[in-house]
Amino acid sequence: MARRFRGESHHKVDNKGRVSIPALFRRVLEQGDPNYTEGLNPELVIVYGDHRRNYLECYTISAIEEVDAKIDALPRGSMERRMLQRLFHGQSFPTIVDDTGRLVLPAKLRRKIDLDAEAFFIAAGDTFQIWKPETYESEELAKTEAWLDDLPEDFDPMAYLDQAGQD
Amino acid sequence: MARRFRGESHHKVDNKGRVSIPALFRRVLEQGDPNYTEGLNPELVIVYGDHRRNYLECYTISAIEEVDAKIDALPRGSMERRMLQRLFHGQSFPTIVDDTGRLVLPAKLRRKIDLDAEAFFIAAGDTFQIWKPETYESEELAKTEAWLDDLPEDFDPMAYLDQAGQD
DNA sequence: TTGATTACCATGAATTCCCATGTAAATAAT
DNA sequence: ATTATTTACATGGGAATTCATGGTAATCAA
Repeated sequence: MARRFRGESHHKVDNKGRVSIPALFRRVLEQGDPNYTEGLNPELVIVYGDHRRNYLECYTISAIEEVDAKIDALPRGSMERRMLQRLFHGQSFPTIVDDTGRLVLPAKLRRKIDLDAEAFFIAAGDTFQIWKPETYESEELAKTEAWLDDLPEDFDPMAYLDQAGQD
Repeated sequence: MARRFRGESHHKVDNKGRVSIPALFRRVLEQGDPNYTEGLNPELVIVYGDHRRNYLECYTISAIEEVDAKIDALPRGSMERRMLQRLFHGQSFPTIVDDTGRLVLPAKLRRKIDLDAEAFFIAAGDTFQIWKPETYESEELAKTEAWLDDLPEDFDPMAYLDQAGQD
């Protein structure tokens, strides 16, 4: 497993769509790009998905190559393969970090997640996500709050950690 | 099982957020970092969690890798996985011990637990925690006091030792 | 030819790096 | 043992660097 993204933060988005990538995330992007060398800027792939997805998911080059390899392994002509190709090949946008550590999000992508002056970055596994802050709070946080409310009062979600592979 | 943290102590926090790590904890961090070698400085991950948590929990690299592996084993898209990813990947901060044995806590983390000039470190199994001393005293100690008060006068907490794995 | 995209330059704030010092703990020397 | 010497620790200060952000000029596309 390559180095993981970790952390979360808010960044300004200017009217050209420029937004700083959290510095720690940049380090991971650099390490995850086989073509990266000191002085250059790392590439990455932004997967935006269909209308149901309201955030952008960013992959390092090596992470997206792993995904591509898995897709290639699926039977040609299968529905699964076509669906994944549409998502990862069609509904995605390859780009590069600029000299000042920023990403330029084209208007199309910003509109898709209704992004305006501020973006929320959060690490998730071997990718990171970009959200409109309000969406993140109202949808993502609210969703898990509601879910937690259904659990016994004294239940510790950490218990799930030790459940892995047991059921 | 890797080496465990043991002990508790108080340390000054300067206005840059620098705070010495108890020397004994440093030894454990070193042993828990697969990339550590004599002369280098060990890495670690600070998990700060959501608003409900008022202390910082520090993981060695190998401890956090164990957690990551467990998260990876949970089904993609499950609520459990998302929650744990948010906590351990999003609400966390990867860092490194500096040359003088200190940690630099960014303003964001200090604000989160309302830390000012002094920090309280306490071992907790394979992690250690950083508290604002006042918080620790009023919340954590009070909590366990109250809990002990509910037990019979002559109850020996050691009894719990032999209970493990029986229920 | 005009709206959009890209390349360059600028700046304050935050963060990192490097060096310094007093003190306690460990070790060596007499 | 007792003192001298070294080493490890906790803490502080300033310089140098990185970050996040904004602006303007040059390029591009249709």
